[in-house]
Amino acid sequence: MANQAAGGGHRAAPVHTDPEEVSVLTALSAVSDPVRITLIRELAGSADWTRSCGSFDVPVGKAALSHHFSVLRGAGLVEQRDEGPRRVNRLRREEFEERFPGLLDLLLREDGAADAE
Amino acid sequence: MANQAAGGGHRAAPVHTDPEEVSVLTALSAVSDPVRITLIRELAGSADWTRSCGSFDVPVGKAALSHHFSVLRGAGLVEQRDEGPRRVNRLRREEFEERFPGLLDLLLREDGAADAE
DNA sequence: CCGAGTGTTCGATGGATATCTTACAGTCCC
DNA sequence: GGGACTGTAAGATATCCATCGAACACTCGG
Repeated sequence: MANQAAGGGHRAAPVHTDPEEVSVLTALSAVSDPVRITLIRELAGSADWTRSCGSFDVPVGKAALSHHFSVLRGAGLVEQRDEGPRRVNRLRREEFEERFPGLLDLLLREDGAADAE
Repeated sequence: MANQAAGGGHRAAPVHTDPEEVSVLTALSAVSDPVRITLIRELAGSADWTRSCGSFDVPVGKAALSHHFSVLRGAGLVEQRDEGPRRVNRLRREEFEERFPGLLDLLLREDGAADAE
């Protein structure tokens, strides 16, 4: 009875945003973060629905991680589904590609300049 | 005698960064700002070397504007040249496009979702 | 039912950065 | 030379946002 009140608990079904209604600024901001870039890359290297949130190799705690996934959902980049006690992910490749052509490729194709070298 | 010391003065020739040595993260960060997006769009709508820094319609003071141009230079997006008392700009379309294919188009093509509407 | 495992929410903190104000350095024109 | 104009530099402030710690919610297996 009456969930969603105080505290937390993750069974409220993740809120998703369709890439179609995401602004360029939102998309770019979502993608301008080292941790999130890593998440996207690892996600791209795995089959859909095979990676739970905790399975990523990033140097942040659960709370921050949860936040990052929330941002990714809000940008229409990631879809989540509850599977037993864990939340599994899927990169919305095609949908996102259609809304922001080439953007995902940029992130995945990375090769050059490492920032400060 | 001896310029570049304290204070300011803008005749030290702007420092440019080649798009080729810009990291994806730097590029994306540079482009994740409303003011800078506006600058890029206005710049794209004008011929090369026809726009001085002060000629853009953005709601910030000179100092902030100067900062934004510095960021854009650092991302290899804009080239500047001193022309008399003013500093004129040019969007490095092709160079940037080659390093980050599609990114510029994304910014210019903007049509959909306005963020908060 | 209890404990381990997973992930979310809240509140607080810290760091990055966008902004302003003030001061300064050039260029041009009278 | 003096002034108007353009832009940069430096310092202070403000705001945003990534992060953490703790508390909680939910699932699953004994």
